[in-house]
Amino acid sequence: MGSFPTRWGFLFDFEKTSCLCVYNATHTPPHRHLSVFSPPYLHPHQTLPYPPMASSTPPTLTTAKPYQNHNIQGIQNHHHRRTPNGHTSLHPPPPRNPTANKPPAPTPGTVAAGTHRNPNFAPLSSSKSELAADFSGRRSTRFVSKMHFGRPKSGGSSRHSVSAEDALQQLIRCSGDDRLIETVLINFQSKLCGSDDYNFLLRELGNRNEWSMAIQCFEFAVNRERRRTEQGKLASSVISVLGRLGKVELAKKVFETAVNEGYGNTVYAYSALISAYAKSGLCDDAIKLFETMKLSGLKPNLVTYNALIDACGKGGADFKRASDIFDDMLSNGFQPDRITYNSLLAVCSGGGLWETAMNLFNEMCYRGIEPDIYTYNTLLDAASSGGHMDSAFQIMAEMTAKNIMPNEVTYSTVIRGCAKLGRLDQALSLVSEMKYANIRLDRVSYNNLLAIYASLGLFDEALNVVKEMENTGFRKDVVTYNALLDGFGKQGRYDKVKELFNRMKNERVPPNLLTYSTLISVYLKGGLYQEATEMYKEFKHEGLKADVVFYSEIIDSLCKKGFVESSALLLDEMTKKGIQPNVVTYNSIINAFGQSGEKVFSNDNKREIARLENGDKKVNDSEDRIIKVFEQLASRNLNIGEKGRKEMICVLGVFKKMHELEIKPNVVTFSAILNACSRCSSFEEASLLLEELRLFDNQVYGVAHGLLMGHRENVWVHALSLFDEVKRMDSSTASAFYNALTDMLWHFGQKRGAQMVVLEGKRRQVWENTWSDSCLDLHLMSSGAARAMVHAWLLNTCSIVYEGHELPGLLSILTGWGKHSKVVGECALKRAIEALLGSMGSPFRVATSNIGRFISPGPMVAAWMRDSNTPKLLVLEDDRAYPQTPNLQPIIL
DNA sequence: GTAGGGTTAG
Repeated sequence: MGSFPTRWGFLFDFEKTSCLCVYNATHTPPHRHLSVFSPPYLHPHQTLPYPPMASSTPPTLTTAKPYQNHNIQGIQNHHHRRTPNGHTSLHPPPPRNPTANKPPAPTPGTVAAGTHRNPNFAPLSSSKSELAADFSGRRSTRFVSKMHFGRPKSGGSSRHSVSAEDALQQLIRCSGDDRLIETVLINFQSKLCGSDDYNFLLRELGNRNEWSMAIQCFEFAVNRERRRTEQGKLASSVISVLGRLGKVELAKKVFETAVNEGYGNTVYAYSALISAYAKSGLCDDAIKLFETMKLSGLKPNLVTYNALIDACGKGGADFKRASDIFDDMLSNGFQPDRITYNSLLAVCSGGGLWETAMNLFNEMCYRGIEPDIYTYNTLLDAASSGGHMDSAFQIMAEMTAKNIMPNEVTYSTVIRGCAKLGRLDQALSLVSEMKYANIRLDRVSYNNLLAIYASLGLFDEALNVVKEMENTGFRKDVVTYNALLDGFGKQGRYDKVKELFNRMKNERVPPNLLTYSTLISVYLKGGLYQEATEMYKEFKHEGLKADVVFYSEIIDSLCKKGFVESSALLLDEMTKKGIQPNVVTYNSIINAFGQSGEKVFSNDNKREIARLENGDKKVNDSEDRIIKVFEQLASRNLNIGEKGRKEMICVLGVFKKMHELEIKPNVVTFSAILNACSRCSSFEEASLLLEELRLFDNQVYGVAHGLLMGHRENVWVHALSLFDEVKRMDSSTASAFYNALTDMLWHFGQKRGAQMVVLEGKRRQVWENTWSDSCLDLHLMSSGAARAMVHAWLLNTCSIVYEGHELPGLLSILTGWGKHSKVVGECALKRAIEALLGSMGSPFRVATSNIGRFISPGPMVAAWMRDSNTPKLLVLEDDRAYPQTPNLQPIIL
């Protein structure tokens, strides 16, 4: 391995960029473990045992059948009862119900009258995980920005008087004039009957976003009310209104006043504020308030518990937290109702826990709680966002059969799921189906649809949707514009971007944080540094506040242009401003090291950084670092030349930093790191990198390392259990995992290992409909996975020929045109497969009708297979095997 | 007290 050059320490000043790196290379690291860090729990010369630390034995599968009474037909294709974290349930399956499709009557002592969960159900959360849910790449960080405001509240069985309605009409006409409002309230004072009328007023004002008037109305009413309980009702009512409108601070103030004045200490007021916290995603505050409530001697009711579980879902809490609340609720003698389950399902959907969602759904039916449209839509969201579209369609069919008719929410959920998987045709046919069923597209559906077109660069189609949307009576909003700006920007249509942005302002649609972060990143990636600077200045001028996504997007753009040092400065700055980087931020940086290494360390960049840093000492903190970085970029003609390849030290440093900050690496980190491995200058360097990473996560990196080293026998059992864990996550996480692993193995010549991995992926249906006798579909695979798969498929074809069977008339291999490829036919995958097929002398040729497809007549393939050289070409071998054993039997397909 | 949409990493 030799010694590491000390220059990285000063090229990249890790001490100063406190968030990024730790390596201060003033000494030569020892040989075995890079001394980038000292793991607290392992001696530098100690090696890890291959049984990964996290799991000493692979999980054994039980033969327990899924619960059969109320499962949606077919959606439970997982034949093992497992917890969200993959533990096989030790419980026996629930008893079969003789009356199929009808919930059994709850039996005393088992379910309804019990105070604990039915032991027949899989425990829904487990204490120890094999592979934490954090590993999933689809877990979003959007909880910080996704709010749940403005959903109108319906009247229900309101007991308000006619006068209250009159008062409402008059009040609305006085909007903005406090004195007039006061006059109206005084005029109506004698006609309004107590809290029923005032609650009606508060609710309706809330539905019209008149929160300020609602507060005024509340104060008016509460001051004229002597009865504590009535005052309490008014308080809960206005807290709920404010919470629904996202005015959580005001809600809190009302609550505190109410408590101080002696009428707020009720379970209703507490529940209302918990719900207000929920809608703002403030799960921790909600739980804290719940504890305070219990301490003050108040007993929570079902609504309180439900609101608290809802807070978990909206606040992005782990399922475990929600499940603990649920258990607490059961042990306090409350029976969950439909809303409890709907809220729990929402937690699963947010956390990407599809199997848990299914278990809950079945549990709910078992308890005799009939699912409603919310239940189904939430369940659909869990399925769709995890990429389980086949299940989603089955759920839709099921709900229709139960006469719970899909609505616009149902459709937009499923359409989005299809679009995410790139199934455009399916998404569009759902839109037709929706129209055929007379379900009108609403604002969300339209924005959804145009975003699909815009993201694919199909601008005519996107603009047509905009037209239709406007004809239906919906004006373009900020979501519409952001989608269009993003779409045009990603295609480099800067003229169009500028035009749209101007039109947006002319139409008085105020740009928001997302608009600016989209524009800045578009311009940065296009090298339009001047425009990026202008946008940033405008963003500041508007008084908008940057958040973690805003910074992450800029950091990623800088990384993509090779300015890792500049991005490190911003990483530092955001932390100082109290904005914590997240896994996405760090993944961007790791990715920068995994890409073409030439840009990462350049003399130019080094000088640029030195200037930036020196400059920094002279300016005070109020100077904006983003502007400084952007202006530096704009003013210079960059010439990136010198390359450095010791990025792996930095990768380790970044990884360690994530560990310190308790930012859990996920599948994208894994993929970025394996990419970086493939860019290491040698096999030894790559294996060292992985070996170091085993100290942090032996389950994942232990398997990657072991397979790279060719320690097949020792590692394979752990690999298989890891594959099972990964498959349990959403489909894109699974495919990303397999793609990254096989690419790295292929790169280092562990081709047979790569093939074994890819076949395990196929067995677990990671890539849907990959393989038939006549067709191999590679379009979701990385080039390593695809090449390994081509070998396997051709071997299979070979065995068909040698067994004396006839091949189909035409065989084809689909590569697609590349998911992100802008130029048709130019994608890397297609080229890699073309080269592979060519090198083997295969008869496959690019189809004239579809350049993403290679075809060959069956007889020609058969003839090629009969050539004595062909089978040998198809069998893959590893460059390395430890211990040095001959290759195992050829893979049996 | 419950459902769907726009931003970041591969």
